[in-house]
Amino acid sequence: MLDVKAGERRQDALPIRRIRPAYHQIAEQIRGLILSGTLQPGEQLPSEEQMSTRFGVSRNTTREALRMLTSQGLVRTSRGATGGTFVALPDSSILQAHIETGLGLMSGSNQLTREELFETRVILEIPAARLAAERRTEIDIERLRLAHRHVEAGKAVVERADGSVDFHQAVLDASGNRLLSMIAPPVWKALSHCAIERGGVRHIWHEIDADHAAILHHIEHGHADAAADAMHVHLVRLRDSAP
Amino acid sequence: MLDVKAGERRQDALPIRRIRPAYHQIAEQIRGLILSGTLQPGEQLPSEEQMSTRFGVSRNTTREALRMLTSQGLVRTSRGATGGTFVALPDSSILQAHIETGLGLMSGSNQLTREELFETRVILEIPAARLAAERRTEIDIERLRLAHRHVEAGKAVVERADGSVDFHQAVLDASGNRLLSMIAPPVWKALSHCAIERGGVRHIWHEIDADHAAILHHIEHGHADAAADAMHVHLVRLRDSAP
DNA sequence: GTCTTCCCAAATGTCCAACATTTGAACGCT
DNA sequence: AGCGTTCAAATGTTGGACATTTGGGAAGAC
Repeated sequence: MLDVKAGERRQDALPIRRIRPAYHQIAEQIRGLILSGTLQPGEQLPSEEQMSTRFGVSRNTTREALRMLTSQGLVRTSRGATGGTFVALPDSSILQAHIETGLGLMSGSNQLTREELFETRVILEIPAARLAAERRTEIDIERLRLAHRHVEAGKAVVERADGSVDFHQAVLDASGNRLLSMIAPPVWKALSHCAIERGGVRHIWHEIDADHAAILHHIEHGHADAAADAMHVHLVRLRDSAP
Repeated sequence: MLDVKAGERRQDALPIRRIRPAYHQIAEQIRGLILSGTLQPGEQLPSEEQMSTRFGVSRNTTREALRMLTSQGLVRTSRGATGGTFVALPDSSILQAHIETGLGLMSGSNQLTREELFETRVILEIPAARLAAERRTEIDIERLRLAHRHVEAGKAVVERADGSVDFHQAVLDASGNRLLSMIAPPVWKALSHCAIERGGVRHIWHEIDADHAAILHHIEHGHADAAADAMHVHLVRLRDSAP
């Protein structure tokens, strides 16, 4: 035991870093400049030619670094006379896409169970309903009504599913917490990938509509606790209807 | 106005997709294969030479596609005789890093306020404390005790801050929900970037220790509601102590 | 003067052919 | 069996060249 510890100590003591490819180091440098705010959103980076000269590498290497940054949503490139590489404006959809990918991967490899995903959904959406009841604006109410009617009117399974997503998204947005609005949808997506057999939901359409109506009603009238309870009932129903 | 709308309609109607670079298309294809499970984690992809031949592009273009995938954490490359490109094993730390980057960017550009971040922290950690009280194992308790003692013994600000993170992470892990354990830390990181002035915490060290002790006590004894309440009190104190 | 058209320059996208480097495995030697 | 050497396969890197996309500006028509 002690020998192992000594061995680890020695490795830790040696100040050698794993050699990283040039493109990786360059990407890290630029990434740091963007995250620290040295490079502001919208700002144009030097041309690939100029950057290559500055970093002392070939243009291909620079490009590989830029590809890493583009796929991280940190920069954006465009061609043509006014083209170039620009620091990207922060965009929630990119973050959502990354979360969605990650959750899909982890649930696919059983590092995340359906139960954990659903539990997190409950944890996020019940407070969201409560906050929505406290903060909703007239516009939020209108959007909730629209989404609710759209779900009710839906004939096909996919119509109702899409509408239901709209309704729940409207609740999140009405909560006034944009972070909640961003985190929850990827969890839904991961859950929808989990549940393969989706036929069993049809027979509770009526209950779902009634749940939505109750949630909408309580949010509209500012009944925070009641809205949270109604969302709780609704989510439990959804969970138990799709085993 | 109407002309503009007509113009938009026409653009939407034309079924033309924006031309995307070859490296982008290739990355998307491989990405799809990985997410769909056609390519299993750990599986080796063909060599860059072979892939380039199959896709009908040059090796540079293939490499740019692979750089996008590596930076997304989907593949991993290594050099040498047994080297090559492999489908990466899903890793929560990569997802956490992406979330952390995204939150940092959005809070830096005021698309996410400190209030929203802290509110989300409360929403995540209160149920986590409740679940921890219901599900904690002996190992969880031991870890919580250790972290609590470590915070108490800390002399420097950074010591106590690190220890406190350990304690809260231990609570999350004790909740048994790995998704919660993954989501919360990036929120902390973003918050710590938000709060510049951090000197005002020192004078409530005693209260913080007492809060931790209460949380630990309730989790240990399986008092779910009490644990949730104690966490609530603690988080409110933290929020109000760093304005 | 204004509009249209055409050309051009700057930037990214793509290709090619080579060389450098890394690294495990196979081989041969002791 | 143990150990060093050689080797081959794969990624990393280079330099140059050409293709393609674009907006802007010059030249011309009305």
